[in-house]
Amino acid sequence: MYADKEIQVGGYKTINMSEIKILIVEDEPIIAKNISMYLNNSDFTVSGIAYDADEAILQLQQNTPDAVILDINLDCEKDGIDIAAHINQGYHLPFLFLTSYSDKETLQRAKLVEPSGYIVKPFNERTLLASIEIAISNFAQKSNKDVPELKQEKINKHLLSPLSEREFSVVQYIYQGKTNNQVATDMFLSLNTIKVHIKNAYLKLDVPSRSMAMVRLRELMLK
Amino acid sequence: MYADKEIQVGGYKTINMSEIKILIVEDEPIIAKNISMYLNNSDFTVSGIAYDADEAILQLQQNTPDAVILDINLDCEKDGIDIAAHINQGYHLPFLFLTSYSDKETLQRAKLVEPSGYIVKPFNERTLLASIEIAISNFAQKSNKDVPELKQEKINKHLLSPLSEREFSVVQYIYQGKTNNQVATDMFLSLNTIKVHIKNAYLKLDVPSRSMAMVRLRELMLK
DNA sequence: TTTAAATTCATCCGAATGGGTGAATGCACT
DNA sequence: AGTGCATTCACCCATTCGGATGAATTTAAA
Repeated sequence: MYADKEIQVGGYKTINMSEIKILIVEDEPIIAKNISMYLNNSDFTVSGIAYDADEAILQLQQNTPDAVILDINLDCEKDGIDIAAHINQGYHLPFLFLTSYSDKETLQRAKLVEPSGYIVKPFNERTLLASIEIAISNFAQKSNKDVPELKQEKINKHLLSPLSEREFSVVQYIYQGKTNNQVATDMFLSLNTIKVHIKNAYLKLDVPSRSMAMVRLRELMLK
Repeated sequence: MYADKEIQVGGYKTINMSEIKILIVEDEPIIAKNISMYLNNSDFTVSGIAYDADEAILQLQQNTPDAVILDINLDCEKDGIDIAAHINQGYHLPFLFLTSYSDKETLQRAKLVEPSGYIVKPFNERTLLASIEIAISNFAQKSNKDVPELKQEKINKHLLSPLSEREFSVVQYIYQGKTNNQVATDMFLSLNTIKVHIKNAYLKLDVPSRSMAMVRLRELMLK
């Protein structure tokens, strides 16, 4: 999603924030302008300002931003949390609440839509900007985690006997669904060798099969 | 992880915030006390205050909290971001940065450890409290999604030809690492029948093997 | 009622996998 | 020099898996 924006994810891509478009949903024009100014002074582009829910939904559709800043109270039938729910339903975007409301009920409702941030007015500029950056970065990383990477340290921490380098390498291929032959080819090793490593890895992982190994690895990576 | 804390996740559990323990890592005692007061006035418990990285690491180990507030600058060799990395490596906890530093380099480094929040001093109390609540809530929800239960609808949404009921059932067992024989036993069906369903499921999932099916399912559930 | 799809089961075959035994090499540590 | 460990490879065997073909039964829709 952010491929063309070249956001830093993991440290191997260049940053180019100037193309990151933010939609502001805020019914008070003065505050909206204020936020807008902060963003423009930084490396963001304001894709639009919506003063009510309908306008926000239209903007989302016609000029889809990369992130959204939402005021919760909007003086109309739908509020910011409703818009957030709409975003979650039809888009794949991070959003932050920037609002005066921090009462228990509102917060409770807000939690359900999983906002990337919640800033209570009066806010400070640097918190706003840092929060947006973090939100976008986390969101991008989350999207990239579709194929969660195995970490040797993390796996070994939970094993009685740790996987050796080779065993871990082989296990990574297995986690990607490769066959023994593919692993052998990719690692420039004999099929027999692969089988030995796999057998030993199963011992250490305490599993009887490839499938159970995949399940075990899934679990270990989440502990 | 939060089972006994009964945090609201999705609206089906009761709230009991008083047991949620927060670790504060902050080298300035006055600010630490200040944060501590805010938390205590709210529904949180301060599990400890660490004034440096070593103390933080010890606290994490001996009195593991449910969330951590981290100042980045700590006047010692390791800073808050290092502690965050340590948390990510060995624990499964949300943390927020609450710091004076918001320069580009610091923010860049902070992004890499995926903080649940980033608040720049001077901060406002309600933003702090709301941010922690949101962080913990999101983290709990995320944990629930990390072991994604297979949902037939979700899988089928991404397939040209949808899995039938039986095929989906079989696929669930496969995702759990079961062998064909185990599936047959569990479903009170012939091994031959299981094989037919699996073969057809592979066709629809467009994969050539059990392992690739597991990978595919992992991916589909995160889309 | 005919058609289509889903579900059930069988037999046969080749490929992939799991496991056992044995052995050679290199490397670090004592 | 000897010990242990990781790594490499070979051969053999039993089980599991993937796939092809064929067929009976049930269910849902046209």
